[in-house]
Amino acid sequence: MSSLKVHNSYTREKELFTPITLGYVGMYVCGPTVSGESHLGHARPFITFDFIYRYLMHLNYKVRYVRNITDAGHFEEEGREAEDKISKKAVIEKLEPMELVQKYTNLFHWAMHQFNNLDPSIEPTATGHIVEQINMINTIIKDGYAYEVNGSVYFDVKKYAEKYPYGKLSGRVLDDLLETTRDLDNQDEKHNKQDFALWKAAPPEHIMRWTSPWGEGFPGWHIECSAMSKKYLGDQFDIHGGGMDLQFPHHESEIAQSTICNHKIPARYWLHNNMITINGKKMGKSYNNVIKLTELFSGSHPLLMQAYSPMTIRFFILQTHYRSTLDFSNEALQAAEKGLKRLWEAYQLLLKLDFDPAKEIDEKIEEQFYSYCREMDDFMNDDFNTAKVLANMFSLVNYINSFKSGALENATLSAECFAFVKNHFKSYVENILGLKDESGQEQDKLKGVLDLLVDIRKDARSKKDYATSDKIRKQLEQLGILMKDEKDGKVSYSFE
RNA sequence: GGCCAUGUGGCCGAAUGGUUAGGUAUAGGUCUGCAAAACCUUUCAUGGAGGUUCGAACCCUCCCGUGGCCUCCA
Repeated sequence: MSSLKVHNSYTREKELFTPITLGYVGMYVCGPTVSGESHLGHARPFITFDFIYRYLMHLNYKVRYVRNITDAGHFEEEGREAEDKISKKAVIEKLEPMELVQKYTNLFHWAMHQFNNLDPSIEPTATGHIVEQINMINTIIKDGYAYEVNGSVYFDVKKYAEKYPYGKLSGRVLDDLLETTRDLDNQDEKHNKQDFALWKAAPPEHIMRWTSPWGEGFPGWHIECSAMSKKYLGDQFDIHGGGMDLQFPHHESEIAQSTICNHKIPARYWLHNNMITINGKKMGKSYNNVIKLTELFSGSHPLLMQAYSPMTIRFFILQTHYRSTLDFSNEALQAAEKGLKRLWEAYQLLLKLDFDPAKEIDEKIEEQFYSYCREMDDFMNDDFNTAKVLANMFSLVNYINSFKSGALENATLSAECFAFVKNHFKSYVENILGLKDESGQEQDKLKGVLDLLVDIRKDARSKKDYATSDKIRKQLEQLGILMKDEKDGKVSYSFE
């Protein structure tokens, strides 16, 4: 079997993955800023790093997955004044800042569970780690790579770049940055334009504030990730993940801060997922083109022709490689919805299939099953190519369905092969890709009622009373229950 | 303006030198009282122009288009 290779943004190459400690993986992923509701764009990194987390565990690594909650506001420098994102919104909604943070944190957790994302091992909050951040800033100041001005502390990028490769991750050249950095407010405090804030002095109206050696203020955006990853994963850990848009300045700054504090680059492998676009444009708050997750699940958004379930979204994301952009459209999501349904129903059928002594074992097909399954491991090992994994699954879906009715009706597989394939499918569909049954409502009582209706309909049909049989089927269809007459005279139903 | 990506069928997307995956859609067929599902078959693509090569979606050059980052951003 092949070994896991991952595309490392830091080197821009696909590299063999070797953890620092044999058998253990430390992974840090930038989490949400809980100042608002999550949207479709946010779903991508969390689903991406969820299947990466799941696959690493599948490879028997013991993984510590740390994903932060950014609940301390950062400045919003769109207009004139630097304002705290969270405190500003809190005034609007007349809520306590932490009340707002709690609300959106809860909503975020709810959405993550809808997507069947596993909880991270640790989910630290920025506000819970102010002390660690202050300590880290102190270390950087002592080492001479940061300076204080009017109660704010800035990182000296120019000095850092003399000794370290600043810009390597994001492909920046410092001189270019000097020329292209725009004029922003409060820039006059900085020695150089490309310096970034470690700590910001809080203006009087700022609600979220903490006492620090430099006066009352709040932490800069980048320092929280450095402080929390160090605390829970150590000076250097294996994987740092996040969206591509975080490469610069966020991750570049993290590298600079941590390198000064810990004398080494914080993570060995930097993984970045690409964006979800809508009409070719990145979905983002600043573009005013976001579709919130709650809107997506309920279909209540002018751009949506219908509601899309969390698993449809998950499948949609899995169908493309995580480093490619993914364009949203109703057409694309409807295609994903149908594809997922076919995959899931074939998977359920597979679980019911077994070696049939009355039929002949088809060795050629058996070999196909084995090779398609084994290939899936190679695909995942090749930088998590879930798109190819799914392609193989659909090749097997055809075979599986053909056992029921079609070319393979008179064929069977050995008991060993069936066991292997069932096990493999279960492991991939449920454990690695993280898909789950959404029909859910198939409770026993409902099942009993449906069986009764199937019975009544059968009687009607035997009497050629098609008016009654069609009435039953039609009305059930309106309720979202499809009744299907099988070739062998049996009747099956599925939920839309 | 700088840096970096990218352009594959109706739509969403795999694939980095050797029969252009897969999903969905379209068309026809099998099955069926009809329908659905399923299966089989089928139509449709590598932005443009050169170059390298026996051979290019893939490598090189130029052009055109789009996007991302440079500022909060998944």
